[in-house]
Amino acid sequence: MATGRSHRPATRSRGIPEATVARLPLYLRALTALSERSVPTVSSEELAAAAGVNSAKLRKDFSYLGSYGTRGVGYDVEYLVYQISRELGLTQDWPVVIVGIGNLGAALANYGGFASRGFRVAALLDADTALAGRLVAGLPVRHIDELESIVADNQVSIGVIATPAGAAQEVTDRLVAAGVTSILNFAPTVLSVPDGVDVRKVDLSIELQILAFHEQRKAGEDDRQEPDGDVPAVMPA
Amino acid sequence: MATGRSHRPATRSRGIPEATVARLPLYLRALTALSERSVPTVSSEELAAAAGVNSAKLRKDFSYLGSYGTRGVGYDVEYLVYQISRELGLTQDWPVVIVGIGNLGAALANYGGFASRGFRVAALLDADTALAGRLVAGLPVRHIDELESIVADNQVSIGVIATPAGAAQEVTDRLVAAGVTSILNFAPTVLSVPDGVDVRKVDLSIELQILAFHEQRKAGEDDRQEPDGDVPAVMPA
DNA sequence: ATGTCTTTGTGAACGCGTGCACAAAGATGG
DNA sequence: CCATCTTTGTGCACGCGTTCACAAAGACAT
Ligand SMILES: NC(=O)c1ccc[n+]([C@@H]2O[C@H](COP(=O)([O-])OP(=O)(O)OC[C@H]3O[C@@H](n4cnc5c(N)ncnc54)[C@H](O)[C@@H]3O)[C@@H](O)[C@H]2O)c1
Ligand SMILES: NC(=O)c1ccc[n+]([C@@H]2O[C@H](COP(=O)([O-])OP(=O)(O)OC[C@H]3O[C@@H](n4cnc5c(N)ncnc54)[C@H](O)[C@@H]3O)[C@@H](O)[C@H]2O)c1
Repeated sequence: MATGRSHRPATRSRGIPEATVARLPLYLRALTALSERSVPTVSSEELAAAAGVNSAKLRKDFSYLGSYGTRGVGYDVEYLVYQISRELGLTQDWPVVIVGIGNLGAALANYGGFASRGFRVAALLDADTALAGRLVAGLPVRHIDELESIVADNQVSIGVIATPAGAAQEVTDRLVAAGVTSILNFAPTVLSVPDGVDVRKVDLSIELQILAFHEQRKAGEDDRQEPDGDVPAVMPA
Repeated sequence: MATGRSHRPATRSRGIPEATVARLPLYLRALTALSERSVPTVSSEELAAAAGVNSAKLRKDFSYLGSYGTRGVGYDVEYLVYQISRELGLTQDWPVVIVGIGNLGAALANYGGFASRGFRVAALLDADTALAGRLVAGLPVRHIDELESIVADNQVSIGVIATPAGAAQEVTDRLVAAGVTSILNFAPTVLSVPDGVDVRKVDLSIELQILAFHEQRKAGEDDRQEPDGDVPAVMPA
């Protein structure tokens, strides 16, 4: 920034593009790997390759955080790890509850990548009374009725939903009412939440269908023989 | 649209925006639910609400598929289900292999949403010989060395990776060499693949970090007290 | 100190995606 | 057959994200 460069960017943290935010964890992962190998500095070109993005995009992304690079040298790995961690809010602990401890919920509870980045599993919740008390990943499964008190006592602001789709909205409503303002949803449903609550979804089925679309296209490129006549008799009114 | 409308859109399937493709599964899910309730037609407004998108966006999305609606009435549910299914390539069967049958892999194998949409689990693969032969979701776990023959024999074109990050690239290379051209990656690593191979990733850790970013911002809105002085002595060279 | 060489930070152009707003299509009722 | 009313399909404008390309910053050697 040539014109009027201030020492403290202060309120620049506002206005980081969403697309950039989504890439910061990617950079952070690559930087952490470099850090573990004691690499002191890295160029935008190298880091971009490691993160699988365009180097100009990476530099622009970092420019939103401030001028943390040194021309002719690159970026200081440790410093950048710290800056990105701080920007993402990973320098503090985030208590998380997982609701629905079935196949997926149990796998999530066992996932090591949780704790590694400031996320702490505060509790595992399930409606099934037969599960109550059973240990999963070293934590006892608690009954869903304890949701409200657990969220309040642990100041949980992030909830993970791994219940069947039919229960997801109800669980969401309870989480939100209890004070949770961020939800990661694994159930294949659209959740409605009030303003101020963020929802992100992970949907295996959707990802596969997108892959299938492109796969079909690839197959169609070569042998262009449409199976025609397959069209059902139903036509739009 | 009005000018020269042909009966068979034929090669219009080319040129569907990626953003639209990503939403088609969402529409399909909502439509399937309507179909099960025997709802004959639905307006763009209603369907958009069910899918959680803007109605104009939905209409534009459908316009890429063709003119399947009736003005004044809406869309024929059954017909639209068929058209979207066909567009996504779900009218055919997609054999899929899952590699890495640990916590997550087992959960994926047990996932019902797999088979429900034309995806068939052709095999479960793992490097752990102790797992070989054990039944998971009714299927025996096969040893990773069978990968090549299984992919070839079943004409598998989609692979799901649920191994530790360290093994993901190696597994990818073997899958690609064997003929797989679409990969869904659950391991937290950037995969490199040759042109013509699609990779989509699902990364819990990234999703949580994005939520944490917004969560931190929300918290900062009210009590704006930056913990300053927290900055480490490390400065960029 | 000066020159060279590397690499950042960003201006600018472009393309994609989104959403408004409305004309036209077509159903429905008289 | 005509009028009215609903809802689609899309032209258009706008904003965001991506990428190129390059001036300038700064390291490093002499
Ligand atoms: N398993 C997967 O790989 C996978 C993949 C993608 C999506 N999903 C989705 O994730 C969700 C969970 O999948 P799963 O395979 O673990 O299912 P599951 O049936 O094994 O587990 C669901 C758990 O949720 C609990 N539950 C039900 N209603 C509840 C409620 N109201 N409150 C709290 N807990 C409740 C059940 O007791 C059960 O333990 C489903 O919506 C599924 O579609 C799963
Ligand atoms: N568990 C989760 O909820 C979760 C969430 C997000 C991401 N992930 C990621 O998914 C992956 C799997 O997680 P997990 O919890 O199931 O781990 P896990 O250790 O339980 O399972 C990994 C499995 O992969 C097998 N494996 C190792 N090397 C292999 C190879 N070269 N070829 C074939 N199989 C091999 C192992 O034998 C093991 O069975 C990890 O990369 C993890 O980071 C897991």
